[in-house]
Amino acid sequence: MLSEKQKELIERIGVFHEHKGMQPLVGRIIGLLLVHSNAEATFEEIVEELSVSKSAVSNALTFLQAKERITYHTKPGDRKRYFSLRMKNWSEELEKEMLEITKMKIFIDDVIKEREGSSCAEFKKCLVDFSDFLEFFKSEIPSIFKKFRSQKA
Amino acid sequence: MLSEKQKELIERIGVFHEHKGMQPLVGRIIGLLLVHSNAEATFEEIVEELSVSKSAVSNALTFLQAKERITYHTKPGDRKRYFSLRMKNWSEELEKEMLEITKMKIFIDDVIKEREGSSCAEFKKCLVDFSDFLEFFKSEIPSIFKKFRSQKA
DNA sequence: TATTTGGTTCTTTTTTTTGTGAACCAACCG
DNA sequence: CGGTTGGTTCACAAAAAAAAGAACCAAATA
Repeated sequence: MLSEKQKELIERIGVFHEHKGMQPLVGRIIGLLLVHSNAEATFEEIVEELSVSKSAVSNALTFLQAKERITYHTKPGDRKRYFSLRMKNWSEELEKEMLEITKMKIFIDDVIKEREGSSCAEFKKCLVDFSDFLEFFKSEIPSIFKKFRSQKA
Repeated sequence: MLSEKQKELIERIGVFHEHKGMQPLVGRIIGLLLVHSNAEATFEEIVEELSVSKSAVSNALTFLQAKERITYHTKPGDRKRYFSLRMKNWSEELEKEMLEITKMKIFIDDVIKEREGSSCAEFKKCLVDFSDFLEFFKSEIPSIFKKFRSQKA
């Protein structure tokens, strides 16, 4: 069902997602759904194509649904679920990732507060600068998407 | 040496970095260096304040140096190394993180290529759109920093 | 009603990651 | 020299993450 090239690509996609902290199987399922010729796969197919246990797949799919990365639909007279990526979401997904970066600001600000009245002026200036940038970046995120849309049209 | 509040903050910073895929001790060392009143710490101090073994600290510090997240300097007549965060780097660091997001483009493009000639027009459109955005975002990164600098001045 | 299908849950096993501790080494110190 | 200091390395242990497998369940089917 899957060519060597496809399997390799799935593996690469899996590793990429692992690096972002996802568990291995979750990443490879994303890979499979991206590569799969119908852009969707059944529970069974996932078990077979990735040769993992049903329980592992069940857990991974539950996780992916909780994170709203996938959905499934069913076909009349067919009890199987057809899982697919919620691709229309990609911009929300990316926005989340960008926001994730800015989350640092929360503890950076706490560090700044904690260091109030202490020395290390140079260091503290860096921290404030850093925090300012994170705030700036957060506020810029919507504009980035807006700019892309308008530039595209 | 460290207050409860400081320890808690270090722990939070540690967990944040763990979520990004760093190993626990590495994240907590970053936390310690951020919170430490001198903004620097010796090997010994790290061992004591975080109550971990010398070997664990040695490995974590080697890692952090390899990643260019820390440096050390020495003091005349003192063999100890004083480790500190390379804070002036924060913008490079952030830039790397943003670029990391765009790395997805590489395999998204491979997926697009792999799907050439297949159906799922809707899905493929999403992929192309996604890829285009990643390209756009990558090209925008320098402007974001530039805009921040000019807006600050 | 018995059986198959599609999937979940729970317990156990395997694997990986993280950290320990002892031995070691090089530089300096007395 | 012989010992101390500052740190590294390596073999191993503890802990956590990932996956397996069997038992189970609910809906559909025969």
